[in-house]
Amino acid sequence: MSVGLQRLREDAPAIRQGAIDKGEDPSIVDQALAADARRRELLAEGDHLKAERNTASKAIGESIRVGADPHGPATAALRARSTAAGSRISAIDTELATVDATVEDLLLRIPNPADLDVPVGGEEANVTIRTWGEQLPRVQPLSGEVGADAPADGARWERRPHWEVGAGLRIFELERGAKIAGSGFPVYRGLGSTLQRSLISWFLDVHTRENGFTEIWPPAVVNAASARGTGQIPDKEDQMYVVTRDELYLVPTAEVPVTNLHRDEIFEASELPVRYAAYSPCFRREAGAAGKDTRGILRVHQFDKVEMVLFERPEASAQALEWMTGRAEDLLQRLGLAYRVLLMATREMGFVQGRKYDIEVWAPGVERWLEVSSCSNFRDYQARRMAVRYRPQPGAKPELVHTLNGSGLALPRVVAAIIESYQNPDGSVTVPAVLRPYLGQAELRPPP
RNA sequence: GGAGAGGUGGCAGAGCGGUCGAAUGCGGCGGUCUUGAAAACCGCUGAGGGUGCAAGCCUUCCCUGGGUUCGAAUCCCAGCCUCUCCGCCA
Repeated sequence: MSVGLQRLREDAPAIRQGAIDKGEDPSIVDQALAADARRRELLAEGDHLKAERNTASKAIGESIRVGADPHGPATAALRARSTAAGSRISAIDTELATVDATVEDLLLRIPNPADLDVPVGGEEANVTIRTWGEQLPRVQPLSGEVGADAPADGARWERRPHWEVGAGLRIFELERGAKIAGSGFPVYRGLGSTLQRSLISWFLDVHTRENGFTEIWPPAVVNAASARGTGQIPDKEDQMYVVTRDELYLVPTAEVPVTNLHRDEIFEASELPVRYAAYSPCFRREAGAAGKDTRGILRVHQFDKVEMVLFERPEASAQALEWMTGRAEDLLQRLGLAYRVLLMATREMGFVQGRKYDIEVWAPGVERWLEVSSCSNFRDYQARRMAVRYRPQPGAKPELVHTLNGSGLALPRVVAAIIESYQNPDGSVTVPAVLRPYLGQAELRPPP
């Protein structure tokens, strides 16, 4: 924890500016500095008294060893000294405990400053880094190639939003999901369900067989320490479902359990990078988003996602972020879905990220870009909270690792984009070639 | 859920309430020897914090949190976790 304090002491102005850029309260930095100063005062005084108590107690032990009466007058003065120190120590320790808690609490409320080249601002400041693929139109000629001139008869067809196509195919049961759990808890039926499995399997297969990831199947709940480690607490606490009876949190992403796998551990440099790919269901309350994206499966309380998690050497983390983002893009390219990559501006990137790319896929039925992946470099911020370190050289002092993660990919919006991009005028949906072996079908057809 | 055992350094495994941060073994690092390697032998080898230019000094940590005591890895209480047996169960 105090490695964070060291940086705070040395680099307070930059951290204060980082908080301002992210739209957070910079005065927390000064409060933390002040609390830290008090903490060090108490620490110095307490250590001094403890040294005194230790020497007195040791002297008692020594005199007993040479024959003194443990409760006799020979040791009485020493005992008195030790007792006096002891009572002052407990007073100091009591205050220290509260100051420590204050410092820790304040530290948790200071955001990770963004990289220097990240644009400052909100959504309007995001930068589109690159785009890939053909942005399909919603309306196109009934015959002929996409983008071709309209045929003479003027016949056209319109792509429909995924919820309409899905209803026709009977692959979603959104109303029944609302009945049995609540709105935002979709049910997938038939090949819709198979499609979920297929995507999960294919994503994981690519990551493990081609990209060098180790597959992890994590718990769907975590304890408070884990939620704190990755920064869900206190920053995003109200976005999580909580099992109060057992003090457990339903995971909002596999990032939380998987990154916490190595909490309080020390890697050898030769072990890095560690690359994990993990499927998990994801639970999000979406508090504050009520009324937004209520149709279809664009914003739901439970969804499925394959997440990539990396532990890297600090000097390698920037390159690793580019690589990992590329792995997510590769999946979309092989699915044949158009997408764009955005470098997110400071107020768009959240508390713990140092740099974040969002990948948005084009959904022609709703005519929107949908976020299907978010790839971030947390630098040493999460590592500090979780005490994940590595030895740069064998036998060297441990230093904080860098952690990164990115979706690879989130299912529901990918499903929506597939359905809207691959739908045919007759209501069927062509299955992207890479998924056919998994799905056992070349197309999804409405039941007769 | 019931009964019992246990949680000590990277691992294994000791540790009468007082030089115990902790024996010993393994592992790791360095060295001697060797053409090289192995073996053998010698030495070193936990983490956090405070202070200091530094060497160093001080302090905390033997699952977690309380308590007893001049002094706790060692005693007491609570919790968590692991293992064994029984019950239940996908």
